[in-house]
Amino acid sequence: MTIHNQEIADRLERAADLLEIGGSDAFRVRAYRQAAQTVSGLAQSLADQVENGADLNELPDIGQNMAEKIATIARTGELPQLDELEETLPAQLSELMQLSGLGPKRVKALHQDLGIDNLDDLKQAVDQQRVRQLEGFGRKTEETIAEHLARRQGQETRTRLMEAEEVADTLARDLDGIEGVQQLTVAGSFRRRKETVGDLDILVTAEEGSAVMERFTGHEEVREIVSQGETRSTVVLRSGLQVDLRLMPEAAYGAALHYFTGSKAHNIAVRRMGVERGLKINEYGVFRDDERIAGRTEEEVYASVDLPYIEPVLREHQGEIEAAQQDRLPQLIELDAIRGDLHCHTRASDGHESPRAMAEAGAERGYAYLAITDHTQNLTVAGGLDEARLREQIERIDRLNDELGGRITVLKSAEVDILADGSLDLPDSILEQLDLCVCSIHDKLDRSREQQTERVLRAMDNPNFSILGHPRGRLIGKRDPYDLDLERVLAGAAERGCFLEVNAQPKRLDLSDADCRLAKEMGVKVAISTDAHSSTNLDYIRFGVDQARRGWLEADDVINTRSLEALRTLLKR
DNA sequence: GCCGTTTTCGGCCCGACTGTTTTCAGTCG
Repeated sequence: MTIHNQEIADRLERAADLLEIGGSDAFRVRAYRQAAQTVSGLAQSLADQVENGADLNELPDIGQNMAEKIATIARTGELPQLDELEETLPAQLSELMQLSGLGPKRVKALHQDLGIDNLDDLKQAVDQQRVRQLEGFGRKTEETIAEHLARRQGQETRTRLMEAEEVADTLARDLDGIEGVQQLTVAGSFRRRKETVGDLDILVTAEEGSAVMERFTGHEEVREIVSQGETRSTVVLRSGLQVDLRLMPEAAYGAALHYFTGSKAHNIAVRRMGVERGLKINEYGVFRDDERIAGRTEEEVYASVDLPYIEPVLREHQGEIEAAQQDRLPQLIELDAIRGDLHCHTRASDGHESPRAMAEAGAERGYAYLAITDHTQNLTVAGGLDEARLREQIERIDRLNDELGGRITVLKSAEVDILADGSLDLPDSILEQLDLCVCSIHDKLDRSREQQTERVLRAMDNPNFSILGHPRGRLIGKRDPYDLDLERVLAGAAERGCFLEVNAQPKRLDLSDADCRLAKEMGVKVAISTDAHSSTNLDYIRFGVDQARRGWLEADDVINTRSLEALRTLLKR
């Protein structure tokens, strides 16, 4: 059985929790957490790497000891140190740590003094008002625990970026209108454009802050005020999304922006560099002794530790600091580099508009080309095209191109189903008349890793195969990716001259950021496409570009930054 | 547990807010 990276990360995280509850050295605990984060951010299978004798010690902040622990988990699924910990402390104490307001000290007290081993025990103790009797706890703390216990019932805590963006835009507009507000930025993982965000961090500079704070905590969307201070308040919106507002002096804007954009691991690394240079870096600036020497802009903060500016999308402590030091940060792809969209649907299958409407919308966005990729016959629920209907579609697009007079070129294409045996669901005789084929898996998602990988590789053997659509098949927060050996798929794509898609649908974002990085490392270019089902969906492209940027991709790594001629050349296999 | 232009030992990011306290510990980001 192959151990997945996430399973390795989970074990390290659990070990960190139990070590912390047991009162272990805080820096050792941090090392485990940092390792867990690094591991979960990798697209390559660590189990495979370990098998191939890779040196995990080369990963950032993973030393010899941690590398051995990871290798042990990867090989055996077990971590002896974790087993030992679980002999002295119940494993489920780790779950208590997830509860907001409960940290290691309180969990330890709950366990030692009240014999609480798990969430059920805790619920019972809260109901019997036994928690408030503990030293250091009180009525209020017990009530907070009760609330969080009630709320966590089946609730997914992370919000997809697009939904977060709607909320952020509304709040930002309302707060930005207040007199005296100078600058307002939504920072945090939102600014780093993570595919999901846990909360929103809004950073404001203003001459007079109290009006902003009042407007914020009194906003009609607010369900609950978690905390409220002069410079920082936290609320929960009716949607369940938590929002923090921080008020900062103008002169500290850059330092605050850096601080609140995170990631935490990135910040710690930067501050550590500050310490090495005798500097103290916090949200108010960069200080030597008590003198502020920088902080108005983020550039100043980075410059104080001899680094160039690092884009927010890269600040995940996944090697960006080392890259910056060595002057090899990527020139990240920009939205305006996109010359066309290579995946969209029309009324011919499950889209909502005509090919013409989609083409016009593409032209309005300045695109040189747009591929119409309606579903094919295997996907009956979407009204997939059979051979005859695809032939009609081809003729329709030929006529449409004549009518458009070169304002935009509509590419003849289809989103072709990859059948379980790896064959495509329309004959080559029709597929070879298309400009390109986006090929996707839509059924039999539960096949084994070996079967699914073979299925894709066999499909790529077909010379008409151009781009693997939504390669992982995941739906964020709803459906796990199907089991696929992405490294083998990428190697296969590299050999055969195929491409992988970065599907820009906010619910998909598939490839992921880590997958993009792996694709680049393995020399496979991607297409960033929206999978639009209506003309407005074409705007989703920005989510795809953000994901690609998080994956360190440059314009050259993305085929639809090419001119039509250059694209046609790339598509020839 | 990690790491090295001060170091192979001895450091390790830093401040705000809350609740339970009578000056601070715990938690969070």
